[in-house]
Amino acid sequence: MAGRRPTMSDIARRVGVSRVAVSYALNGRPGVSDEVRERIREVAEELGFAAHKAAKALHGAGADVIGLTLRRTSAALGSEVFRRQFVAGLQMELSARGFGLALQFVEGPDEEVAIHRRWHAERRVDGLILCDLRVDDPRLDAVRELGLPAVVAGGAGPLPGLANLSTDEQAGAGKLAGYLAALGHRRVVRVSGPADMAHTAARTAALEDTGLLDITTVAADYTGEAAAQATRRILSTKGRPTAIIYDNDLMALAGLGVTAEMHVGVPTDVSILAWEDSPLCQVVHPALTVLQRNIADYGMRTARLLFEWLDGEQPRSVKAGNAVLVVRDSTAPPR
Amino acid sequence: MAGRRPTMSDIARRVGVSRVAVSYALNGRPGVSDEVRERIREVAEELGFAAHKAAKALHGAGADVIGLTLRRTSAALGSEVFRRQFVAGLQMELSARGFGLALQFVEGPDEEVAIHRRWHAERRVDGLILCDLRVDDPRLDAVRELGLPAVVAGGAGPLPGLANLSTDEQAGAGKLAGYLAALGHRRVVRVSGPADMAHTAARTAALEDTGLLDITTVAADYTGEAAAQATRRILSTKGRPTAIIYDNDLMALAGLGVTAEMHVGVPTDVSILAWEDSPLCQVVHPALTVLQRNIADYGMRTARLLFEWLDGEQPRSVKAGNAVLVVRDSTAPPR
DNA sequence: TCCAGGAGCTGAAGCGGTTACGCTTCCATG
DNA sequence: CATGGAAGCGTAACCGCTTCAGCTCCTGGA
Repeated sequence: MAGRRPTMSDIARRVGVSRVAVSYALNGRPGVSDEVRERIREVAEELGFAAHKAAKALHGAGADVIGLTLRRTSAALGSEVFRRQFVAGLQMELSARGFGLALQFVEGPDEEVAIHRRWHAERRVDGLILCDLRVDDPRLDAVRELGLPAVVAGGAGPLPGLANLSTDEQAGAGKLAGYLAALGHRRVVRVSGPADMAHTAARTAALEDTGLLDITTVAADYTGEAAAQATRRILSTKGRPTAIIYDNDLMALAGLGVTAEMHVGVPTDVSILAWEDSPLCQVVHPALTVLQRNIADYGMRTARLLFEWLDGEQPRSVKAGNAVLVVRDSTAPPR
Repeated sequence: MAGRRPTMSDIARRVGVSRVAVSYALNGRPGVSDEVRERIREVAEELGFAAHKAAKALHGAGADVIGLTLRRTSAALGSEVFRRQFVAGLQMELSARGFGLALQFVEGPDEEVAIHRRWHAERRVDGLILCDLRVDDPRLDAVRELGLPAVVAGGAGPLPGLANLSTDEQAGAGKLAGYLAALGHRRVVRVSGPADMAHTAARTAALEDTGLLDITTVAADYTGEAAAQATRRILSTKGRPTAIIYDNDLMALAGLGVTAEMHVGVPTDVSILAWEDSPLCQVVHPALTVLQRNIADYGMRTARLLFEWLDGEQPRSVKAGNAVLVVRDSTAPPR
């Protein structure tokens, strides 16, 4: 069915030169006169020619693909908005360079490492993006061992031998805590993501470091369900907090649902904040005060870090700190 | 940095046979004795060998990759939950067969077609998944012309020359309309997705065909913002409806936000339904009545249709109709 | 006028696999 | 005991492209 696709030989025959001339011409290398080059380009265009990726790859050309593995866990449902925008940002950079993205969902870290290994062995990818860093993540050593360029999106600090785009959680925590403290809040509970995620730990530490609030952290798992349960408990305690910070938008929205269910006024009885924005945070009632960052930009910067490395530079560790506090209707001074 | 990866020649040398024997052994073909085969397997394992994809692809082996292009449009934000689960389902089937997924975000249909063309020319993919079908979608003819196996996820009916997994919108519309009619509703407004999407049109027709309700359709674009505006208008009219159906979860949630903002009781003053479920629909207050379907399964079936085709069978058109009405707290008889 | 040198091109080799085919062995069969 | 055929292996060719080492002109400086 699929008509045979043209090869360089076809072009060579049509133009009346050797395959080599075609190769040189199409790759913009010297060794062909301008007129022949032009002629070859025309014919290539006319035939809809595109070089067979595999044949190029045989000469160490690289697959022009970068790999991304994402966990399928239910908890990951909570970071959909982040993921989508992150991947979209990645994509923009990748496609600008003609790179493809190989995406695979995995169950756990072992499977993830196995996939990386296979991708590498089969030369399917030129580099990797690592997301959702855990504390003591086994993937780091595995990927170092493979020697495959990889950039870690997230995490707390420089990672030797890898590129890294970490988030400036101190800055974010400062804005959040500063704002709440200025409003007069003191007793605050934070419903966090899984405790074993690197940036959960980083946020906890960053919040404590501000010293502005009396913060208790309750670990959830990014799902609405867990956040709802946690919120019910929090709102039922005697000395309940005057504000709750949720580590992502989904949990904050679930928490807001619980306040409605329990007839707790927002922001009159309790203030609610989300440590990540999403379109939904604006359309619920009351609209949520959030710490917003440019996620697509985050993805783009991640891709650029990888390209730098592929282009021969040393892997770098960079900090992204563009989060901004967007005050909406879910926060107010405590009673 | 990346240590040279072993080739078949390396194995052959170690074992003391020819490269061909290695090829036969590793591919499970006859022509090698069991002991030699075993020995080769051992060495391959020991060396961490995996055949170079590109080299195989040179022999028409196929890239073992299928391509998926998704629109980046803001409206698409509304189908995140669907997309994620769909892609996850796809993935499960793909990885079970050792296939990779090439994902690319695009701006519009032209870019999409261009990417398909390039992927095909470079032999990067063995097949395509087409999502978000429009009425008179230009991608259909383009992909037919390429002769690249493609399955369309969504759409209204059989598409000659392509595989297709369509949704049984009649069944869904029947359940939705039947339930509302049974409750005693008559005047209903539906806030739909973009009018030029094939399944929006299919739903509109399906709802009308039931003849059970007096339905008005207001086209939005899947975003919360548009849905909120539409809802404000709907709730402000004199003879306002007793129920509103939203074409996806995000719009329904936005609509719910507006009812809170306008102090319209749900479900006392108006019933709200979402034509797609998501975790959030359960955690908001009141929890939303939805038409739920197994999206991951939908993705899996899509992949299977493609594999059937790749395996030499004729492309098929199948209808998926497993939607189930989940009644929660946002619906009640009209006053 | 001669020859060095570069521009413009080609042939051959090779990337890492696969496939077609041909050559030994060895065993069962008549 | 001759013979046919399958099992088991190797050789050669090839997939589509790149790269290297020539080869042939043509130009221009001494």
